[in-house]
Amino acid sequence: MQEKYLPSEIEHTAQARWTASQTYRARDDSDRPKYYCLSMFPYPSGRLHMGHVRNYTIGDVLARYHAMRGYNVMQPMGWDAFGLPAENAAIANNVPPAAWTYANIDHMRTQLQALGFAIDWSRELATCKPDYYRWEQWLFTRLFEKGVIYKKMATVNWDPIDQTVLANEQVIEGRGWRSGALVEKRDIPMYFFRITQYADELLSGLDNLPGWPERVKTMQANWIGKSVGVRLAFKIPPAPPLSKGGESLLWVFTTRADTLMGVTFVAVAAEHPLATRAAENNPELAAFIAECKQGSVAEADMATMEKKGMDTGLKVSHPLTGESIPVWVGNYVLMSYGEGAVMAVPAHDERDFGFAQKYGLPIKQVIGVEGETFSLDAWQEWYADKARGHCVNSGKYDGLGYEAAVDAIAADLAAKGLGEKKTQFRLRDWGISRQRYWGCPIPIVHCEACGDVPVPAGQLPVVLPEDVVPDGSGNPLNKRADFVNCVCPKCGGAARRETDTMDTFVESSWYYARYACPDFDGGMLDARANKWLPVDQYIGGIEHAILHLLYARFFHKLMRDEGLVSSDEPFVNLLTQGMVIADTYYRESADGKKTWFNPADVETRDDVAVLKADGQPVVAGGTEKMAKSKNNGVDPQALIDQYGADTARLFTMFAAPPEQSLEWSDAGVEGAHRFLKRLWKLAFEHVQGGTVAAFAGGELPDAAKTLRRQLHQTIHKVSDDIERRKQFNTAIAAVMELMNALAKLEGMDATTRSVRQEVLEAAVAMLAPIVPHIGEALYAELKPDAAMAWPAVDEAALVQDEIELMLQVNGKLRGQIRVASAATREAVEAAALAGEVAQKYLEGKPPKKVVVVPGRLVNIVV
RNA sequence: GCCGGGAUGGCGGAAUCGGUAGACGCAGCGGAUUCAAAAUCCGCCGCUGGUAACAGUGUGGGGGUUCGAGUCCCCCUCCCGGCACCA
Repeated sequence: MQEKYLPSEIEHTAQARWTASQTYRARDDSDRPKYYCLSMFPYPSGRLHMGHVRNYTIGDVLARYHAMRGYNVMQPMGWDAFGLPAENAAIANNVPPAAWTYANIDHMRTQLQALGFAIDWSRELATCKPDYYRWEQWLFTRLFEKGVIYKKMATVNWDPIDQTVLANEQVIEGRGWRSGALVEKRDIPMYFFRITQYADELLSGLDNLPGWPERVKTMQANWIGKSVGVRLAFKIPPAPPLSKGGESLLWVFTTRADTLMGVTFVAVAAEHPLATRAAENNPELAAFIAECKQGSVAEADMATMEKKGMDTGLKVSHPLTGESIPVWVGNYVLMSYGEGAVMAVPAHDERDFGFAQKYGLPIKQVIGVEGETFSLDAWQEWYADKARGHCVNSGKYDGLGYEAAVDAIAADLAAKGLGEKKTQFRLRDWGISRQRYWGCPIPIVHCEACGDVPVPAGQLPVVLPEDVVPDGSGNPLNKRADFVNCVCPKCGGAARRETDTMDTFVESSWYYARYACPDFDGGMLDARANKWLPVDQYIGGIEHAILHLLYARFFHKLMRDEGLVSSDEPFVNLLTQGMVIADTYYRESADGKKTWFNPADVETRDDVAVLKADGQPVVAGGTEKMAKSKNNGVDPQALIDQYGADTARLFTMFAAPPEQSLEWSDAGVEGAHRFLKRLWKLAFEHVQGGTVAAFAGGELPDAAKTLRRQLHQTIHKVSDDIERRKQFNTAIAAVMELMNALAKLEGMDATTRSVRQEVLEAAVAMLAPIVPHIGEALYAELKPDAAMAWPAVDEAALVQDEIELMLQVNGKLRGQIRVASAATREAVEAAALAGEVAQKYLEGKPPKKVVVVPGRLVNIVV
């Protein structure tokens, strides 16, 4: 055995052996129980970052642990290969996104392999390959024909200078990131998945996911946002027909129909037909509407901007009282939400209250709470209190509580044909059209005669040309005659191919299923999908808690309803790893553009952060998720090069529990490496004396017996930490403690050496899922030619004759007592009261109360 | 703004079911080894007072429940994630 721990040598040897013997190939035909362990696939951005290392190490620990436990494990890997960054790189470097993406995949695959993950590489897939997206297009056409996909207008960010649609990320403080132009809202036709049709099932299905974190389920439930309210209409007085269908009704939705008698105005979106009509003869209003159309469509921007409005001069009549109500245009009302109009009750809605105060609109109290006095001066929380409030100033509804009032008002509205109760979801249909090149083409042909025609299955895939270099001004596919010009599949006439591509969330919504049968060319999925699905353990960043995970759950149900899978949910257990975060640093140029610097290139001199290259100060931008956009990613490659993959893996697992965010710091890596060297040395010294059979029973000296007890406690703890708690930092700490204790065990007699053998074998096996290379190398030295199995707990080794209990007086720690581990509650109490400490505090008086917590403590209340 | 999460020594973190706060590691300090250094090994290490035994105090801030609160409840502050076209 080598005396020195040489990571690169043992890592290369181990990896070569795994590749040669296809150790991690998942067997489709095995009769062992399956364990499908999946980590969210990476976007091939160029290089691995620490978040990847963390994510894939967590998955690998669980995969390897279950393999040691006898499961038939599948751990696949692939590439979420379409996306915006490839286009940005293309613009910057004049390379086609395809070439850039494939080069990144090759590099990152090499990096993943150097980390020694137990991945079945035979199942690798990339979403930008036609043999993958072909089936996505096929499903699209199926769903289009079923009406699950439909087309409607939707609002996007429009850059008037670059003449292109912008992603929310590309809008910086209301301006286009490249042009600096004020962004405008523009309505364009898009395809939508009718996800709202599945809203109820997506909500109720959360109850069948005990293996998901509560916080994720709560976030999804709130996102879906089921609420029961009332849809009601205000009458638009006779005039040219205005609203949809010429009904002359202005519809709104409210969850607070009980406040209907307090409506003092109605607010509509800038794009609403009523607003458009009112602006025809009102240049001031037209200017305001134009102003409302500026700015991004992001909800966070909408919610935080200053609420502005303008009177249209139009009036509608209240559905119950007939009272004349003014119509305003509000910049906070979105056309694409609900009806594009809201009723305003300033007295009982905080946003309406502020708006009414600002514009001097009437505020009419219609809800009261016992003992509270309404005042127009300032908003108070109770104004909106559904639980305590009851109707006032509301005529026949006075005195009714929330539910009774809503019921009564809904019934009266229904009688007039002006409203009904309605279940509403916050969730909106999923718009998937992207006016971008590097994505999966939407398989639709536009024919003058036949309309939108889905591409027939036999003509799929619609292949995306890979030799395109975008220039930042619109979708380059529009300029490709060979792509655009086509023949209508229905009538054979000349037609135009859709050039929009799909949201990349579509690819990542079903890849987990395709891993079961990546080579199947007869359809989207084959029977192997039901062998492997659902995924037993899914691991990924908490930032995906809502969108990706909700879309994947939705897709699973779509595939189920197509007969492709038989389960209802895709992921049985979910682990959401926390962010890897790091400091950010930037400099701002005169035109307000920020340049971000990597923390590795920044140092602190006299408490000032400066760039190493020029010694000039940089601005600290706070600690944020490692991201390309902030250039604060730490490159794990340097870590691997210097210390080896095992150290990188050990450190990321040891530094923080998986679900918490991990603040990066270079310190600490050294400690992880030191531990591996120490482990190697302990094994080396033992092996030098000749290997022996592990302890198999018999009498032991006290020190060895204590160590054996600690060993079996550790096996119990580590198994529980990995399998149930999924908290690896404490598992590692427990093995470190065990190794510290082992180093202190003296004696070279055969019995002691057999205990040492037992401890080393078990410790190496327990660490192997985390540090597989050194694990394999050491196990081969300790127990040549033996297969490594997960160690079993010897219950007999855990038995203790005497235990120590904490002694408290009035809840404060005052000492300890030793009692037989079998001692009864009475015996423990007696022993505690007899002790010196108790006598001192009791001063001869009897105790008020004695609390005995078995195995833990005794508390004497005096 | 809304939804979700977090805050514990100089630092990362531990305390799993309300029961010894600070495991394990980093940094630091002292010692051994060495010609010297690196590496390694041993020891100390929340704060205040005390030579010490020990006492007091301490888990972002304020209040509460309890024999006992880092953990439960109420209020607040700050930080992080998401907000539908970043992935």
